[in-house]
Amino acid sequence: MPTIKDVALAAGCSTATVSRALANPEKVTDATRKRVASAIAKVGYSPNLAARNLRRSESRTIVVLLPDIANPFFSEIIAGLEDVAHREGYRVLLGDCEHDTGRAKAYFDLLPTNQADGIILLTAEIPLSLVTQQARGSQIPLVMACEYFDHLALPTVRIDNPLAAARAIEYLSSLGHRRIATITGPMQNPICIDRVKGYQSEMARQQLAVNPGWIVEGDFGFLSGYQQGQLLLALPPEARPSAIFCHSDEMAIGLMKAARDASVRVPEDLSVIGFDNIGFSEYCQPELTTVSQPRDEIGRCAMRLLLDVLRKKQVPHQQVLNTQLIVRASTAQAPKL
Amino acid sequence: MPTIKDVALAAGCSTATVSRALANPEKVTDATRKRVASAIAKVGYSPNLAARNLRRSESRTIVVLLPDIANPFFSEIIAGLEDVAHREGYRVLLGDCEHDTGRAKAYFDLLPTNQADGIILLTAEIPLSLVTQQARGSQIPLVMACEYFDHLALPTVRIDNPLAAARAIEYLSSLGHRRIATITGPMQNPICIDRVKGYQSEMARQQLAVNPGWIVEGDFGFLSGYQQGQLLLALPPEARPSAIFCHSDEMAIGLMKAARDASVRVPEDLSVIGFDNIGFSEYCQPELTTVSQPRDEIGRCAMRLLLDVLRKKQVPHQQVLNTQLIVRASTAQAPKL
DNA sequence: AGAGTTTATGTAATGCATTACATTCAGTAA
DNA sequence: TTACTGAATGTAATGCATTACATAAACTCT
Repeated sequence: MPTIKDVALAAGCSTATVSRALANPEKVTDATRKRVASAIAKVGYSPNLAARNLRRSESRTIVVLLPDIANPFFSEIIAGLEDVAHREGYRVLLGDCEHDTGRAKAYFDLLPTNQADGIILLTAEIPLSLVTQQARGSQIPLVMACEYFDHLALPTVRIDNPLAAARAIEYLSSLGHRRIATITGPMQNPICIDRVKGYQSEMARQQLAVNPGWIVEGDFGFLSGYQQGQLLLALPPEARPSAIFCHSDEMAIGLMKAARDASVRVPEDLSVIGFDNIGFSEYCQPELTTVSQPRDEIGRCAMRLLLDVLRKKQVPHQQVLNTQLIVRASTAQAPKL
Repeated sequence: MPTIKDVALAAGCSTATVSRALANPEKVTDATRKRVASAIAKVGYSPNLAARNLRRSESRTIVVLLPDIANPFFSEIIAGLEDVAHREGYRVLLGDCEHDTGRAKAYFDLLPTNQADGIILLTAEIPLSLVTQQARGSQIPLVMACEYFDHLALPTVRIDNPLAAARAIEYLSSLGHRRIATITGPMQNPICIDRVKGYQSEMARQQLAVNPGWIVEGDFGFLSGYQQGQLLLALPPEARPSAIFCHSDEMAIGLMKAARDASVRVPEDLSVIGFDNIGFSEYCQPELTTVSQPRDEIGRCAMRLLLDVLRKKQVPHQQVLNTQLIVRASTAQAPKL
């Protein structure tokens, strides 16, 4: 592999000039710039990034930490993230923590050694100490998306979870549903707490009673939706919900399977709303009514925010994006009775 | 950030000794090793990898190139890959080429500059020139998984596609189906050609005629399954297939939606087989009969193979893993005429 | 005891790009 | 013409870990 020296030799100048021609083109003559350019082409040079990174103390690599690559919810966010990153000359290192604390720490450890310049957190399921510890010392470039930590004022991109939940409930209420349950995500996630709050406040606003048994916790996955669905559908008739709002599409789809197994018709007997609008939600039976998040835009915003932080721009701390209720076939007028 | 010098100072030895204590512990005394270890703990040292990489001309980073992160088929492969990589001290850089040639090239360019040590290709949708060009010069560490290139003898991990397809057809035939169609993936992929070959040869073996209109090309996605499904279901009754074998679960699910829309019952009127056994296939309606690939194991094998290549071990060129037909509810006895 | 090994450690060169500082030269003002 | 400014380029130090080579010390064998 040719080095900058070979280029300097071929261009008849010093390595410093070559370096400048590349990094600060305005600092060299037009003539030299051209000579350097053709020399680069001639010897087939491309800079050794390890050396550059060593010198500049940066890596142009952004770590994106997520709980589970397998979850299709994240894929579009990642696509958005990556697109912005590539445009700006950054690389994205995807870190799947698999709900495993050790992994997350390993990724955080990349920062002080300049193997990564910043972190985007798509999960709150990491030890808070990792974040606070870092934040205490020097301000590390850290941006959260989707999730957030309550007490920490980190730059964050997110949706208005209470509002999104409230809208879903409002819609169900408008269809005449009075017994509305919810299958939440893991309740250690602030966003799930928010959605439950939105659920509760809207239920109150609609003057609907909430049976404590109507709030059940899942883990966003198919199976938990199926299992919790079975529980809800097994409630005695007077307590059995006629509509269920799920914190993820996967759980909603699991729930619909539980309904089929229990011969409960969706949407005639049971209305179901999901969350996320994953590709699948259009292809399940019935097609799923769901709360859509601008996933691509969430990814783009998060990356832009992080790059702003890296460039020490003044950044707004919270960015809230809009959700949209997509009405499909899994919701209908509440059954009479 | 403390450097190796600080450690040397704290341990009362030279930087060379510290370096050796870390890289070749057997070359230093027990006593020194302990002194170094406690010095490292004391100053909170962790090596600057940019410097190490520069010196060693390696990056301990493996690029994994795939056509589309959003496709859940890859997620489990990636999980397997990553697990092996992490265990062996390597990092995984995921490269989504999004069917975009330029991106792939950018990732290949990481190799000569020591930003990546090797590449695992999960897609054949890249310009072949990238591969051959590299292969010509120096043997670059490149392993393929799932996909492969015909004429190139690259180390590859894959399944027996003709056999898997033949088994699916054999099963449909055993259910009495005589008019069996197939929705393929993009036909520039050798694996799709293989599956079609398996389909054709098994049809012949079962003495079943193949209507040329029964082989239609999709792109692995939901929508193409839906659209091609509509076409197949619109065939005149005597040419209309009673069973369809799809090259992906997504297409099979799209197809089932097309069937619903056309009031064709699955499996009573139409049997459907998918490919991949994605998580969703258990939750769709009806549950999907599908060909399962050992995705986790494919990922693990591919990474192990690549690491073997990096370590210059003699490696077997082709590794073929087994598939399994998972029978669920989307297939049934062929309808009586 | 003397010569030859072996083992442990230190010294200094190395990998490559960047950049502070030094130098050169052309151009401007007095 | 002299002194000075600014632009363009060169020289060399720098970032940090690794490792070839050198040295020192301990040990073996005759």
